Amino acid sequence: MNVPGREINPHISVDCVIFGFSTNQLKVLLIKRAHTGPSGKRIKDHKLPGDFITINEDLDLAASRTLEELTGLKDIYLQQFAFFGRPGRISNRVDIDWLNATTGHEIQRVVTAAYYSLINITETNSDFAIKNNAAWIDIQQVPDLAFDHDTIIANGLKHLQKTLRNEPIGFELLPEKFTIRELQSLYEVILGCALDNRNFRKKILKSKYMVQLEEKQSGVAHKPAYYYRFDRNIYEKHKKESLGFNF
Amino acid sequence: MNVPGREINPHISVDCVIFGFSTNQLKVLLIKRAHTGPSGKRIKDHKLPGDFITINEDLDLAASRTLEELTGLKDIYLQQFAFFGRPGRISNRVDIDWLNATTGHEIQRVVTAAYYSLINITETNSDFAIKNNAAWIDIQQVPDLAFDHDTIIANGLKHLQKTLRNEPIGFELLPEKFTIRELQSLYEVILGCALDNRNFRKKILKSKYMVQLEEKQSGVAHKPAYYYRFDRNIYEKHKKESLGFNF
DNA sequence: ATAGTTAGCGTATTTTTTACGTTAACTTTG
DNA sequence: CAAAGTTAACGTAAAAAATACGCTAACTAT
Repeated sequence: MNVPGREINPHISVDCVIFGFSTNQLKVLLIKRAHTGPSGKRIKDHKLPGDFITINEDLDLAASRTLEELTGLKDIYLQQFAFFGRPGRISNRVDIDWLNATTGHEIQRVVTAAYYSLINITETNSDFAIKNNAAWIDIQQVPDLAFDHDTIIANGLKHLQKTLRNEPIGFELLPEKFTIRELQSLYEVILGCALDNRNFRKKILKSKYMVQLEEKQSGVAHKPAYYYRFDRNIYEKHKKESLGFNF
Repeated sequence: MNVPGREINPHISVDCVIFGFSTNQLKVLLIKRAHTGPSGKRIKDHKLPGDFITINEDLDLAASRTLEELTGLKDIYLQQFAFFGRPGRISNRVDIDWLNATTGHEIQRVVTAAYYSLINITETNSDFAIKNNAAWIDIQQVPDLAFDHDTIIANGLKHLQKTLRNEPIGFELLPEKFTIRELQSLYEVILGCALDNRNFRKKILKSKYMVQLEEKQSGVAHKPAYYYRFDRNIYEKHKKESLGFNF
């Protein structure tokens, strides 16, 4: 922010709801905001990763830049899902002070483009995020956030749920190889309901894009499961536009 | 535009893809743009209805204002679906001249929030639109448009198609009372495929929210069809979150 | 009267979803 | 080292939904 030679457009920002899945929990990556306001009042809370766009920067690019600066990751699933532009969304004194201090501009109204991202948490990118003052927080335990970021997260989650029902995006949250049970848990956690493991398996394996690997789990206190990987090429080939409609 | 006392925010605009359905065709409402540039060059083309937001105006409000100014209609189905902010999207000399002339500002980069709207075309609102220099144009025959408005329409259509498969929004494009055949034609035109009339009828009537009226068609050269209406209350009561996922 | 058209009901078949039962293969516990 | 606990993986039967058609009814135009 306020990097010389990188002039910002103070009217438009991007915010990223970055989802991760770890220890059977859906998590979001939040930035810890610590700042002392002009009144001497100390702010210590969280906000979504985001930034003003720079002059001549594409919105999608600004979002993936934010993501990369925070996690070191490129080419990650990233989707715009809504924009937030309520005139009053930046009305809190604390938020205004913080913006003015961190950007060096007199910030007034800001319209933000919201993206959500799905990443597979690894030690590497997690360390990277922690160094950048960010933390993975359980979706169930998100504290009050700066600006209207609570609303943005809630909205992003809805979009994630909807997309998860209709497109194979769950894999983005898992490592390259994963078990069917892990995938099922991910669905259960995100959709917020229990699924029958036998029917889930049937349904997921009916699609051809789940490729069974030779490797099995080991060291688990039960019958070890085979690992699978998601084959995007097979998916792209077989996907058919369902002409049906459901409502 | 440039109305005194209504100061615009020259960085952010809204654009509306307004869909209508008439004579078995999906149509969009486009504004005829006629203007003589500083070079004396004459512009005569089309653009989407849209406007800069004013200072302190909510985006949704700006969109519904645009819609109302153009059609006289309030409380119409209106959904944000994407934003467009490519730095180069306003690069055409003609577009820049036109913006500067009509707004009285030196317009540079503009990020636009795109909405799509579904309206039931009537004589009243159609006349209203024509007086405002707008025209209903077949979606198949949309000419080259100003700015990146072609892209915005194409994108809006995709969103409409997707939503039409999953939510009962087709009714928004039809009058209060309509026949099942009209509804089917609407689906066929928007989704771009033929549907079996017997199965369509079965599927649509299985839902309880289609209320059959006593009135029939008259003056048609075939067995007259009953009129139906869509009951939103019944729909809201019966809708169930399908927990299934399809991909 | 007849031909042409869409409305509206029905039936048979296939596919998908749902609800469970059961054995297999591993670790942990006593 | 046997027994208990856990999840994997395969199956089956029934219900529900989607698909592919056949057919008669009711109107207008010729």
